[in-house]
Amino acid sequence: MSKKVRLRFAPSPTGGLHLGGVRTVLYNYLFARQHGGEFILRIEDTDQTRLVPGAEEYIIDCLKWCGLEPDEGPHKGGPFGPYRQSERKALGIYEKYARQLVQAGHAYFAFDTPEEIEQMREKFKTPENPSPQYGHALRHRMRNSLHLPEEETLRLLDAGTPYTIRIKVDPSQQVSFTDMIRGQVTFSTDGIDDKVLLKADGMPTYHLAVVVDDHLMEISHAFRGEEWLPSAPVHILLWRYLFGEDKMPHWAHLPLILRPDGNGKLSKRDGDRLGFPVFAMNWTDPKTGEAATGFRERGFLPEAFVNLLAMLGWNDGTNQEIFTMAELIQKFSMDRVHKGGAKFDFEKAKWFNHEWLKQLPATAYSPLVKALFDQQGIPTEVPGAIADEATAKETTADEAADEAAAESAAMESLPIILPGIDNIGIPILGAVPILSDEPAAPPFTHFEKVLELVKDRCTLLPDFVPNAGFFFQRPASIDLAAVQPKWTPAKQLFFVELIRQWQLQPSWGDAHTLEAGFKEMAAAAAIKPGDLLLPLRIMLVGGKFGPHVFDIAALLSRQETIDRVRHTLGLLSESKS
RNA sequence: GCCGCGUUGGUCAAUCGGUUAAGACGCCUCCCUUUCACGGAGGAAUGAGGGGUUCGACUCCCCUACGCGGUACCA
Repeated sequence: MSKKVRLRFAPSPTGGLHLGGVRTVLYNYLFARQHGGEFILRIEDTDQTRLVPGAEEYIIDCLKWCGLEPDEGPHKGGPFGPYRQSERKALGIYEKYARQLVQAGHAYFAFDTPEEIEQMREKFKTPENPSPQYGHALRHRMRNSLHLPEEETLRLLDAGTPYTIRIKVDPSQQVSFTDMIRGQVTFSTDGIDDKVLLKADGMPTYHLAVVVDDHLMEISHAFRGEEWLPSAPVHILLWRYLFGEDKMPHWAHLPLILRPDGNGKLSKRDGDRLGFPVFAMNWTDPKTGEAATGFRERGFLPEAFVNLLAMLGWNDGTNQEIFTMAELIQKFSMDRVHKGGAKFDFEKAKWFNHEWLKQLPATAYSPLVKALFDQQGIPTEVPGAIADEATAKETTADEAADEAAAESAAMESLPIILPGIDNIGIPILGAVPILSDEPAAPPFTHFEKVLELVKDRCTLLPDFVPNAGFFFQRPASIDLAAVQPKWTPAKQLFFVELIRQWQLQPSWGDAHTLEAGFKEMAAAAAIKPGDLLLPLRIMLVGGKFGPHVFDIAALLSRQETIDRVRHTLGLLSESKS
């Protein structure tokens, strides 16, 4: 009788959490939140043979990463626990209802062994009916309490003969319900078999468990994948016999997520074959040792992952494609969910991440990028910054030092970043709304300023390594071939003079100042700035890529910039002779 | 085989009987940029087929085709 909106996600802990699974969670979650309801995690571990250790924790971790945290669940508890069906079975919950059904004549004991059932299928198989069902047409030929003499049933039961309890489905009836996405769906009971409700090991099958638990947990809406549609009539019958059809939750069967090429449900295999993740997070099967990469490890932001999943089968009717979780909660609606499945497009998925990377301030993901850098052994502090900012006086002394020494000294002298010096270059970052009504964003660290500068050209998190790595580590190789052909003594001289100028100026300027000074000098030397810009870029980053060259120099620090120019100048004169 | 669900460009998709059938991704061209991106402007590309209903169908109905899902003591 509860009017409270309550939804559940009910996975079985058998492996990695699939894209489609996360989307099912998402739609459940959005609907629950939008209606001020609750979202429940229930673990359907009724098949003991398929249990995979660690899978439950993994699922919970995935939900957490996605920001789709349940209000109740095995890890959190709640007033409707336990939330694991194996534990509920131990309480005798399912058996009670199964027996109630037998009492009422809606179910019966079946003593057939799996082998006997197999024989039956073999025996009655015809080209027209390749898989005969255990149902109204055939059950009279089987060993069950419907057709065995009562004393024989009692004897078997008494002797402890293994049995299952099956639902008795009467033929020639119409069963229909209203699906929130598809409208009215009708089935005839003729094609429905007598599904097993309680297995020989005492565990319920999904069919019994889902109905009983949805009732006991007062679930108001049940969203699940389309693959469940064919078993809906069994569930409806169970509701009718057990709790009343009018108490049934509102159902919705979500369209499938299809593989990008050809047709069919997206599987982990497709991901491996086509080179993209299918699971939310890394998953290694403890039995086979088989590993699969997840969206998280591939470098997706959870915001982007959720966003792209939301759009795979739903839209708000406008052209908006980028949604925050708050917007999704506000705007999501089941009547705009599609009926048809959607092919997964990894290119579009990457686009979503790119958009999020660009729109979010680097502070939102800099720890993730830093972890990536740490992993690669790339420092995340700027070489030479302290020496440079401290004073300009020692610059000439440094000239004597050879490259290697200068480099390692610079690295070592920088154990920490001084917060004070980080605010200096901020005007470059036009994208940051420094003046707004919102509480002031914390100032960017030097590392974050670098990320802000390069994020436009990063699609996935690991892209920051090649795009920002050179700020902290000298280029492993210098593309000399790009400058050598047009290299002249005049240019050599220019750069020598440039270094001198830089050393002389009282402080290291921002990008604009540096550019102005550079152009002035170029004019004085009568060289087109364009002929000098590329060489400077190569000197600083090693190749023909990266943000504006003076933005790089400004963030690189004076000392490091000079060292890099000098280093390449050396290489150039070496190879000249 | 049977049952159910589905079908608008290569992909995601808008349209809820009347539009030159939006928009996005990807692709191509150009502009911006003394690199690479970002950004901007264009371009190619779509209603599975056949019948109806209607003054008028992408839209409603039927048939066919195709695809998918199910047809387990798996979920």
